Amino acid sequence: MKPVAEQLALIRRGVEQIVPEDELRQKLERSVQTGKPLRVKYGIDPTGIDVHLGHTVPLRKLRLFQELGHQAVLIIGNYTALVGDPSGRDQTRARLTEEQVEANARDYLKQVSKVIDIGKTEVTHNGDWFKKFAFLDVLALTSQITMQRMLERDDFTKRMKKGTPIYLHECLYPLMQGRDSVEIKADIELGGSEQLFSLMVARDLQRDARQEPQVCITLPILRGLDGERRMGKSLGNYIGVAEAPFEMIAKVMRIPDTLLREWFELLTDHGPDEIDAFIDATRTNPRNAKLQLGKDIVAFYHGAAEAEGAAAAWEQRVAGGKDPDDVPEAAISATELANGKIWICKLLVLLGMAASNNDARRAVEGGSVSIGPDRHKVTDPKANITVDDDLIVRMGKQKIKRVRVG
RNA sequence: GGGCAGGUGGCCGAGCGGCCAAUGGCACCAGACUGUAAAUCUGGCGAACUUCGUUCUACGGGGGUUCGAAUCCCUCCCUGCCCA
Repeated sequence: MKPVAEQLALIRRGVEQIVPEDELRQKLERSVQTGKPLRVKYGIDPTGIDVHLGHTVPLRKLRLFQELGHQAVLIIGNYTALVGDPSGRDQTRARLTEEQVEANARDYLKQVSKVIDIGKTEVTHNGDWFKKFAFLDVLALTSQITMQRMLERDDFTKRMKKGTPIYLHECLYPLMQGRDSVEIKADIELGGSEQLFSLMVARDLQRDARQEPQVCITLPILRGLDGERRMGKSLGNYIGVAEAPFEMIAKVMRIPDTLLREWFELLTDHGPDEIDAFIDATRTNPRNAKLQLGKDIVAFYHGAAEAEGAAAAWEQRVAGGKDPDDVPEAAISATELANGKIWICKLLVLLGMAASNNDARRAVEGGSVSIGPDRHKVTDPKANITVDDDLIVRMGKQKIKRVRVG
């Protein structure tokens, strides 16, 4: 096991808060002395199915703990998911059924294993204990916290002010999460920065159960592609861990410059000095730093070779403005043609590039459609164009097809 | 349980009997400019239809008044505030 100072330095990297930090040091010291790994808890609610880079921030920290020889404990919140975490929310989450939660949980594990070593992870469902919870247990749990403390929370305060509803069951969430820590005897719990309240509740519950309280480590909330709001599925500003290399890199290249450092810190293993070097060396053209970032991220999920390939493809297609080597083909029937010609809108629909004639019409009028090797722009929505085999049709910057007349 | 205020397009928010598919802002898509960054400008943005037009579907749900309703009436559901 690495010396305490070294472990601490790595743990501190890119975290928001460690409370209390001296307790973390003590725990680490004891762990080094006794050789006993710390139990590091991270809980997820299987409410959606797309794990994105935002989720990987705490997951990567969990992975670090694994690398340092500690025991990762992943809690699948199949019961807490039934409640819905109010943290950082300005409205109540929709509740899910048990079946949905189960299906999501399986899917989650698969995706999460791209980041952490799932084989060395203790995976527990909190339904295991909450299923057996009797009403008396609920009373005991809820009597450990006051209404005042609950309402103190920033997110609840905001909702009170705005007049959006806060349901009683939402107040149960932090208590349940805290109870999880008691059940698994957590030494450390990781969470997003908006989770601090819930993480702290666990300390009280643990004390009450005569356990040593956990240390809470919060991680920054990753901002999404827009550079403003948190990365989230519903905001449509995310990169999923299951996405293809080219998609990933194309999205990374599109983030605002102001996001560069933050993403480097939270999504790659580079140390602060290295990151400075990347950003400095490429100051005149932050594009290159972004490309580095993109390659790092793709390499993490798809391997170094794929990362290089994706970067090269991006250079060619996007920066170079050339068509990719492998333009996807789409066949259309010769019977659709009249004298070798076809209405442009119909063609776009047949190629699957537009959802409807209307959609196609709008694209054409908007000037985003071009055809052929010389990128001839089609702007007349009534145009009938001559179609040959191998004709290349482009719509916007992403959609491109090679026509096969069959 | 009582009183009051509300529920409008992805969100915020106007409209309060016909000129409303519904002002405006944000978000989003596309184009120009760039480093597919930012900023800026332009166009689009309920749906379908070869569209200077036509036809559907929409203003919490249902019903009604009217030639005509997002706008008026009834009823139900939902939310907030105040009182109990």
